[in-house]
Amino acid sequence: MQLSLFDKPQKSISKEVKTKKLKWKCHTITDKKDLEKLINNLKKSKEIAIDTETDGLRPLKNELVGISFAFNKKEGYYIPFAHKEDTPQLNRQKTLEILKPIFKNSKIKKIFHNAKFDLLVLKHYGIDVENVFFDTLIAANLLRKDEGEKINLKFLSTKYLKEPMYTFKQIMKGKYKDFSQVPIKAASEYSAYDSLQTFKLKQVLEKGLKQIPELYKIFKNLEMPLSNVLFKMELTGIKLNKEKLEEIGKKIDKELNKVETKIFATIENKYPKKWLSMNLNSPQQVQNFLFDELKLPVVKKTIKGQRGTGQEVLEELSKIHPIPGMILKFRELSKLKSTYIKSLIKEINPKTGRIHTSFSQTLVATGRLASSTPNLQNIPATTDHGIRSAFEAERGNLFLSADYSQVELRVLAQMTKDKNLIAAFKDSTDIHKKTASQIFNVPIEKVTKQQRQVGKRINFSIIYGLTPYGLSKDLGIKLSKAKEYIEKYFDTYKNVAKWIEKTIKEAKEKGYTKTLMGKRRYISELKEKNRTLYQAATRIAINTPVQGTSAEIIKKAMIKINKILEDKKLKAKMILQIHDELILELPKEEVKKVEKIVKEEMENAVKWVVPLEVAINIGKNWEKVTK
DNA sequence: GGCGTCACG
DNA sequence: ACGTACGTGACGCCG
Repeated sequence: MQLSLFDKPQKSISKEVKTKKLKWKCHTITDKKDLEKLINNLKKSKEIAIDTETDGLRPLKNELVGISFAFNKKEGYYIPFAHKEDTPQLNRQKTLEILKPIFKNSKIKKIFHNAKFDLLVLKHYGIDVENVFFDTLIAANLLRKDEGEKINLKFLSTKYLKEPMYTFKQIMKGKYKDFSQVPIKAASEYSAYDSLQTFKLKQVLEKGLKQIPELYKIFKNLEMPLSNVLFKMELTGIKLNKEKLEEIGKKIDKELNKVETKIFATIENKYPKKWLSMNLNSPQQVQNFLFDELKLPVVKKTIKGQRGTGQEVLEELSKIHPIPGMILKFRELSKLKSTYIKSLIKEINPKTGRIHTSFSQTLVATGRLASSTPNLQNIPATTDHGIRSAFEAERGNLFLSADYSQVELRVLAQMTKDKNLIAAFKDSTDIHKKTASQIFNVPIEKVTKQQRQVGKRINFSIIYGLTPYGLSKDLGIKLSKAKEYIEKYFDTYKNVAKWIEKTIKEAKEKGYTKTLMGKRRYISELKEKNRTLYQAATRIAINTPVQGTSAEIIKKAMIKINKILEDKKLKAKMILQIHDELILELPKEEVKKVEKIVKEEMENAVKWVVPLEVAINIGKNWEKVTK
């Protein structure tokens, strides 16, 4: 080992620390000898907790400032690398290289709180971690009984260990810009304690999970393996053609100018001058103009009692006045520009030239994934401006998209065991047509397009826990008609009605509703006296098993597909998941092989009486694979 | 930081 | 009489 590891020779520091309620030993490693001792201890350990400290929350963009370890319940170790403080620190890259055998050693079990983040940070420096076997964030999420409850490390330490921790904010004291500015002493006590508490939390959370075997299974066989798949997806990212997106942006700008000019030209001729300075992006100002100046009728109030100017309202008002329609167009373009042009361009990673979203496994109450920074699960699907066409496969590659067809309705069929619903999917009857045929009392061959459309809306609304009022509004029909349709629906699919009743009853008794695999969602509002709140709770009790089970199915498929691609050493990579759809990027030559694998694994992710169907699309960009 | 709005499944 | 569809994330405005 080289002395050049250090800027200057310097003794490491170890000291007793009292962090709020707890006494523990905090070590700061700044010299070679102590690093070696630490490595020896890590090497002997069965399990170690690891936590990285960075100068920001973007693991592939920000830098590693330090790293901490814990391998028993009484000590924590911090290795500072890049603190601004002018005292000696170990060299980051060299130290990581020395630690490599620890990270790579699959006999040592690694514990993290939000492993995916730390793994990306380490990968950024070329470090792979083997045997990531416990993520306290994922475990805590599965055990969570109250959605409102936080599951960050600080909160978990207080809740499960009764040991409060200093928050990141407290450490930053409002004066440090990022973690690298925090003095090493304070940083050590903060970071080493994070690892220590993560180490201890694992024991508690593991016990908790094992008490509910189905939850433990989800943790071990679904969520932990999935975390690794998501890590790879985030790492891979997706290419965005900046020039192409800028071109689209220019077109949008032109259109935006046109609409704006048109709106103000209309105003100029007829209304007071003061409206010429109106900001069309201000709901407040638009509201004043529409309802005070134009005296248009108030269609809908917002939650806060304001006069609403949302899409629905403006569409209604556009029937009686030209301006609301123009504002709608302005909004559409303005949204595209701010959210999907400007921001996406900013998100291109300078180091990889690609967009790296972040998937959260613990945010959505039903078990779905969430995508953020940027959200790639809500990129406009309409081909009007072709935002999706700017997401391209690399030269020589293609995109492959694989969508489950009507997965939630199939889940409903499986869960309810409804004969009619199952039969429809087994004979691959057009399910929306079938529903329409029953509701309108016409033979299936005679169902019109409009009737099928109604059938489709009804099928979907069942999954949301429909109400006559909601359906009547959605379809623009009388309440009595909506009631009639719903009655007919439940008359046709009798077991669906029974299942809904049973599911609500069980949820009330147990306090939670659950997916097929057994992930729970607690719904305290089922005890509500307030009818609106109670009814909202029953809809959640119905929707969650369906949405959540669908999420489990695609997660299972993702794990399997990833495994096969790895085993077969294929270059194809999963890059996105959009709830019922997977997108892969792959060399042209692999299309045939991978298409077969993906379809096979998605369709057979579960062994059900209800068949699952997957549609595959191939193309050079994301738009080309969007149906 | 809350609110209104709107993009997706 | 009342009035909401289920699940999200991000933007601009406004205070």
